[in-house]
Amino acid sequence: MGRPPCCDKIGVKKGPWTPEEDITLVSHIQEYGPGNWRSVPTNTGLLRCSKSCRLRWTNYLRPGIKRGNFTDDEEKMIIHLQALLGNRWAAIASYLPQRTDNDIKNYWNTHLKKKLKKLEGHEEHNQDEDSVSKSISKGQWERRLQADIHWAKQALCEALSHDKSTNLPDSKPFNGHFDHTRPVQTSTYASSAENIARLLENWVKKSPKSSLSSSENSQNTQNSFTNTVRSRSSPSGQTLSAMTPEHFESFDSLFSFNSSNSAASLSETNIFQDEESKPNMEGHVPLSLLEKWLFDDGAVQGQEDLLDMSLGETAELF
DNA sequence: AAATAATCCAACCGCGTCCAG
DNA sequence: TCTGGACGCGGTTGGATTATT
Repeated sequence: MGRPPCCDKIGVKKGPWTPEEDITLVSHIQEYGPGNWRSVPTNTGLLRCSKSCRLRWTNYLRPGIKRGNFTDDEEKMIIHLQALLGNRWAAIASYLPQRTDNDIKNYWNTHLKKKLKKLEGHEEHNQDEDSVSKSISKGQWERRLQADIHWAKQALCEALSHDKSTNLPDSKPFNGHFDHTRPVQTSTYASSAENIARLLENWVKKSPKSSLSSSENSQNTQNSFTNTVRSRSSPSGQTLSAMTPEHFESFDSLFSFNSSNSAASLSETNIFQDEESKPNMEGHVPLSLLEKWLFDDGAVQGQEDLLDMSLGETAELF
């Protein structure tokens, strides 16, 4: 008995997502939260399979995603983690909370592989005592990183078992890696709106009829997006007639936040905060550095600290 | 300016794992 | 313990874009 397809292949749309579909999906998730993907296409009327919806959300629309422009530190971290963990992109992504596994995988395949190949080729010519000492220090940082990871896991396990009633969303026992599909950092719907705004911006830019000036402030731009979306059909020829007033309402609300201060938009209490955002830390034991790194919005600083601790020795590679 | 090659990356596919019943 | 549904993961594809000839 074969495995049934995840969705009925007939009438299922494939290929790039349109802004309308994104808005529909985000509106639905805003209301019901992420998860139960099976029901998403039925409930939203999207002609997409559940997998496609989940993927779109995790890799593109999810709040808190940083795209493109990998920093040197991130690059180093990916390289080291890849050496340590292999092609376990989800595990690697769990140490870079703002990046998706897909993004990291793509970046590895398109940039880092080549870069490393070059470096290896270069180093083959310069194999001397120096390379011996480098390999030693590489072993050291690997051990340190492993120790760090082990320590972080332990700390998190303890934190989780210490107070099961303190409302970590989904207080499952720690299973060895951090679930990046449930971002632990503070997330807001606004961040998701930023993703959509960005997406719409690209969409509008691509449109020959667009007359948006780049000097317009973001609020105006956002309003323009709203109006643009409202007033015309998409490039794919689809109209927005299928969009309900509720969609537009939530779409409007997407842009009503102050994008320069997403922290302030926390007041915009919503489903994400219940489902997948940073847990209420009141009453928790003080967080250690790594726990902070794992939980905090300010993950970047933590990453830098960790990098300082673990990866410093190999910085000269770059 | 046109043709071709190279590169990028969003999305798909199929398999593995988890978990409720 | 078994089974099947749902979800997650890693590999791969293919269309779009950019660079080169």
